[in-house]
Amino acid sequence: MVPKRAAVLQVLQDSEGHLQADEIYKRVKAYYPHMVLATVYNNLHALTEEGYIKHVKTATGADFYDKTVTPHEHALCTMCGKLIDADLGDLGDVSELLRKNASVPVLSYDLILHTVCKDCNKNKSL
Amino acid sequence: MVPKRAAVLQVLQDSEGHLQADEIYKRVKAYYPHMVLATVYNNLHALTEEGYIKHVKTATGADFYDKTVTPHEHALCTMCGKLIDADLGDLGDVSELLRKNASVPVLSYDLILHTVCKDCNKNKSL
DNA sequence: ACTAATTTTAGAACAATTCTAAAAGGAGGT
DNA sequence: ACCTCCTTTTAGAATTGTTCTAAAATTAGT
Repeated sequence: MVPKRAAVLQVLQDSEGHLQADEIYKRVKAYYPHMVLATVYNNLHALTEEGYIKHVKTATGADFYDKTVTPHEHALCTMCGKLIDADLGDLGDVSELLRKNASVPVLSYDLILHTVCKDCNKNKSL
Repeated sequence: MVPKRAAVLQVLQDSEGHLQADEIYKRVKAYYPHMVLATVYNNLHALTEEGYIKHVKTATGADFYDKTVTPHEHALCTMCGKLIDADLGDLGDVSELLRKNASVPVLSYDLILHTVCKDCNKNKSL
């Protein structure tokens, strides 16, 4: 793996888990101060292709990159905009659930919950 | 209701059900040839606020406006890009289902299935 | 008709991502 | 070391759908 690609991956893996391209860009500059945003995008695409990370698109246009590639759901905090992992517990394999019940063939799906994260909930009263 | 707003609503109600802003713009020009795209957006926002129509955002950036405001799910055809209604049958009220099972409080959710619509499926072999 | 609020227009601005073409870098073979 | 090929990086422009702005026009209420 080429060093700048490794740095992009490293930044994401050292993070809380979900970052947007511009945040990755900011952080990766600690290692490569002259790196350009397009390079971050190039590498995010490459890493996604290669299966190292996952690209999570949201309807608000904020795209995140996820260090966890195993299937799981996400929630977007309506207050701070952070993307967090969400577990659907007893619902099990959502993909299978949708495939079995939908009136159309389901190739894949995009699901994003909207929530208020713990931190924002705590600070609500402030 | 002001006439241009009514025309925007009419175009959507006379349609297949889900249109993007630029398509509404094209069609509404039959009634008001000088109307400007910003006016279409203004009215789509107003009509959404007033509850006449529903704004459906997708992760691909293609935003649709839906003439049906009662809750239901959607699927995006990966071949032609059309948005179609999807029924989840036995799953019942998805909103309730998610609220009950999710590890985080669910204010709302965005769900879009990816499918191949009937027309595209038919034409696949061509 | 008068006034205030809303709507429309034209066109600029925006923001995140993608594209382009050229330069740089790296790996393998000789 | 040197070529050659392929990949990566850069800088900056382009794209795209949507939103913003300020001025003009329209509408509604009194």
